Amino acid sequence: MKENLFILIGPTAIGKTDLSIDLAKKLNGEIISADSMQIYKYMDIGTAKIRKNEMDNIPHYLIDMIYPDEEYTVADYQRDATKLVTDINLRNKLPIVVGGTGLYINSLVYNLNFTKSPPNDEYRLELEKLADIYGDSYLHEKLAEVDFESSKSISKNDRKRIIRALEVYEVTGKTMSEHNKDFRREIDKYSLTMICLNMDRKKLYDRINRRVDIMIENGLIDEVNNILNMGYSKDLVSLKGIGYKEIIMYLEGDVSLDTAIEKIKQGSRNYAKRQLTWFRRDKRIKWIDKDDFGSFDDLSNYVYNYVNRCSQ
RNA sequence: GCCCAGAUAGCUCAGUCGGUAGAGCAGUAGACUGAAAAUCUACGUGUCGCUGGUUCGAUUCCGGCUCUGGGCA
Repeated sequence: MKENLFILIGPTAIGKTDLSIDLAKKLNGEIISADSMQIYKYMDIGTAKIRKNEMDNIPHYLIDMIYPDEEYTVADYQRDATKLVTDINLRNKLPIVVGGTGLYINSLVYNLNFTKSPPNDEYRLELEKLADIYGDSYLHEKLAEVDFESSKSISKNDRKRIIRALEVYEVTGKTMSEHNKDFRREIDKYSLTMICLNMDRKKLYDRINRRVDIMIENGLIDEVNNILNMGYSKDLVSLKGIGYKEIIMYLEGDVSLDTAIEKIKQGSRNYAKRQLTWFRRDKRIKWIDKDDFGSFDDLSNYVYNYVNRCSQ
């Protein structure tokens, strides 16, 4: 008997949260977040995190997991979310994964095995230094020597991926292209239903712009200020998130508030587009255009029926 | 009213010593292994403000006009 898993994804600001609560009630479900920024405590407004009183007693997991200066990787996510899916199934409830972080979703629906190739910070730092001195193309040539296959598919400007590929070889003794033979296989341990929400691009961008204005009204600036006052460094990965880095620039006097707000809107729009590119790749996903539905209830009922049909 | 500077892609601007033009951003598409809200790749036709003149040929040079800055009154 396969475990049930329902995944609801979509670009930022499309309205995943509202729908997920409604569906969780109808489907007797519990919600697992798939959002790389909502895992941080204190970062609430800027990540559009659901509030306790909006949860309607639906259990939520993988939100507010760690402090802004703690590390949390895909591998951690895969481990935690996989375990939750099993637990929820054992309680005869439906796990509903909701979020927009494509890599996190992939860690659940593909056979990605991270355990054999942990990161090596020292080696990374060493490679960073080499890249600073000799340029990214030097690292790329180095990669071509040990793993020609990967060097062909990774751009010579994509330092991050070049370093990761070299690291995999250094740590495991196997090239990344060898590892990749096991990767990207669709997982078959779940009875899986995946739905991606979408809508007219212009309308989506309007929604994003409006939501950023609301974040400001709701006190995003105070939120960022408070986090900095707690002593967290502005250089943390968490505070490089959209909405945070721009407000920090404003607080430091580098840009006007209007400029900061425009940058947040711009960054969010670009992000939404990248998310859609990511999701389009997985052919198992059922796409649902919100514009096709007259009301929220119509949409919710449609998705509810679709999920039920799939899990027959 | 006078003087000066500008008017070129959706935006900011570069450029053409006269042969109808190109960057960044935006936009669109794509990639994706322990940072992923990250990182990276590809895609550039637009009455070169309007109108006369010179010229084989003007977005480019000259004149006029319109508009926008800035200065002087």
